[in-house]
Amino acid sequence: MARPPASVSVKDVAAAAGVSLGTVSNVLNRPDRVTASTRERVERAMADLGFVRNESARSLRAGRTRALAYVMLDAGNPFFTDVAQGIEQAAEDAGLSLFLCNSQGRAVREATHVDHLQAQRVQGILMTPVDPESAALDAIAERGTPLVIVDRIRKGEQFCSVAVDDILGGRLAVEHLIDRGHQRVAFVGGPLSIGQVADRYQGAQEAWAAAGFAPEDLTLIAVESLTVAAGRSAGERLTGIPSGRRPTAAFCANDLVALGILQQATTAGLRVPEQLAIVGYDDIEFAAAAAVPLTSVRQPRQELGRVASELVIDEATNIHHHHQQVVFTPELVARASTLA
Amino acid sequence: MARPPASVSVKDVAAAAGVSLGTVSNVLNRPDRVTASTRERVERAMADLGFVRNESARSLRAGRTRALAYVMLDAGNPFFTDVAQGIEQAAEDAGLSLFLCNSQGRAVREATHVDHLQAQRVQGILMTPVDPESAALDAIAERGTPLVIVDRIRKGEQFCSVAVDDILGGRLAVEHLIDRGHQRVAFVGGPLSIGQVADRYQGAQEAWAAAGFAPEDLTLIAVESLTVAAGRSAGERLTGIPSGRRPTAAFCANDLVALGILQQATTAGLRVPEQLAIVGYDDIEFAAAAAVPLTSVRQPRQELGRVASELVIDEATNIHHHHQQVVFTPELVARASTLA
DNA sequence: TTGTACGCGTTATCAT
DNA sequence: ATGATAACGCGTACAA
Repeated sequence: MARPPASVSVKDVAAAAGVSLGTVSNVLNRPDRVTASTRERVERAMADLGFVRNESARSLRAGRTRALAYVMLDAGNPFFTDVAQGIEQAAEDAGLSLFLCNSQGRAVREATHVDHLQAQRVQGILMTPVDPESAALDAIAERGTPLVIVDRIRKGEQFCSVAVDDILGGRLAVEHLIDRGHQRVAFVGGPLSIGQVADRYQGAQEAWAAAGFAPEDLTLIAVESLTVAAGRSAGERLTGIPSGRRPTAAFCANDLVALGILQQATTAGLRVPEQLAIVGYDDIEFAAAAAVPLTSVRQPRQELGRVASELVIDEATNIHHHHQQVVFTPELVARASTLA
Repeated sequence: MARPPASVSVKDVAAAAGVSLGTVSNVLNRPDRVTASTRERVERAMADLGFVRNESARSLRAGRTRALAYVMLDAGNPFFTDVAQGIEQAAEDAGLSLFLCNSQGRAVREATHVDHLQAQRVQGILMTPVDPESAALDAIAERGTPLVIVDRIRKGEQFCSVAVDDILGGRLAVEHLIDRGHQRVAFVGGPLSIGQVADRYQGAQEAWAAAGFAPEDLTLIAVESLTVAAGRSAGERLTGIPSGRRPTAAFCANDLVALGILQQATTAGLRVPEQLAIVGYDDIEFAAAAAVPLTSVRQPRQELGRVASELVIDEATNIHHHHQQVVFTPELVARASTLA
């Protein structure tokens, strides 16, 4: 008992205001049931004593907290912080607190966070999972905690999910490059085990085939992770190709990779977009801010978060809730990195 | 009562295991006081029933939660997410949950978050405040919640704080530029009402004067905020200066501004660093990833977070705690944007 | 309109 | 070693 912060309770307020405990509670929860004069007196007392409601007690009584949680995959990726912002806004609008957690792409951290959140009895969990197919997700839902998958797809319909049509996104990117006259294109991304990446690649292939080009002219340059460093290394491989055979454009699985490529290309003395056009994915703020502003496929990030929040809240409060898979449409934003 | 998730309590576990409630509690909190056989039986029951401790009840009983909170100034700025990561790590090591909140630079949001956090009875609050001088901060401390200021300085010693020596940082940056032979330098930053910015500017001036240069050759280019967009607009002003009088180097108050300048300079056809050298501040990941890798002043971001956490925890648990102002030393990281 | 009594899940004290 | 019981702060049904 290092420091008893003398936390003042409704009881103290009641005493100070000279009313009963129940009256204080009424002032708090059904202000109409109490006379203006007493209410005023009680409110004075609360202010004087610095009364702060104890959420733990409220939650215990209510059986659930007034909080949501978002377990994000990578707080270092601006895409996810933007999604988080959308969630935060929606939570605030609903009068809910928001726990923000960061799994950092590690399943163990993700699990730890989930454990904490279940112990907290949060109303619902939003999550961009490390592995959308993990059985751990089912375990969460089975324990009764509403769960919404954000920016990932899970086969089946055990959960709500919000995602973006990545096949379409891939198509948009490659169609744009074809429009700009490119006849040799590289897809830079990986690992293909990530659904997003595979989908974007598939969309790219579809557009490529639809335009009647030969499959071998759409090169795959694999990266191990979607980071700037990985992009840089992919850039080395790309710029190492003799200019006669080198793709004239690179479509990257995300903006971080694209920035890495851009940096490496610049270092290698390639002019962007004249000698190498680049398309990214996500349209993070830094995409527009790059030395050569990046053409990118924009996803409605905040919207993603907003809708996801609405879905959890619905699942948490509406008995007739049924799971939905919401799919948003991406949009190509053309900038200097593809416009000569 | 939409959905009673039949939350299983210690009572249920006790019944299922055929022991008393207190025994279950002992298994949870003092496993040594209970026979191996009974313990095993209880643990079985817990697993079978899917028992999850209720944090609300624990906190109510304990009078405080087992959580910390960090109210960050801008989740979109990688600098702060890195600080947050340090905090997160420290919290995890201490077995504490972490509430991550984002004030988005708005005092109202900050206040709302603080209200929630006090209601949650978090053990302590870490915060990069919108306004370090605000009286609201004192109010928090007076209510008994340990508070540590992160990356800001507050006059007086009512709180612990961790920050970085920004005057030194400014000095390092400008000394580096002087070493590289620059004789006309611009300081790009603002508003000067922000302590950091003023300090970095002051350090720059000190180094400049110490080298015997005329004050008027250290131009101030003011920006309204430390964002890429503001940097871009500052870049326009800078590149607009006739080359004879134009500074040959820009020292920017943070990396976002530097990236904006870099982009604008590139667009205007200036070669970096030959025609314009650029130094940023913070050394965010994107600084190294820029088209021309950015020289920057690095702050020990994660360390900042780690130490800040240790300070709150100490304040929350150690009766003999006394406030400290920890100041870290920044470090210049030289990259291509200043190295011809 | 106001006051009283009980229960939420957990933990710690005390008695067995 | 184990079991019974009170208390934490709040919300609410019910009694006055």
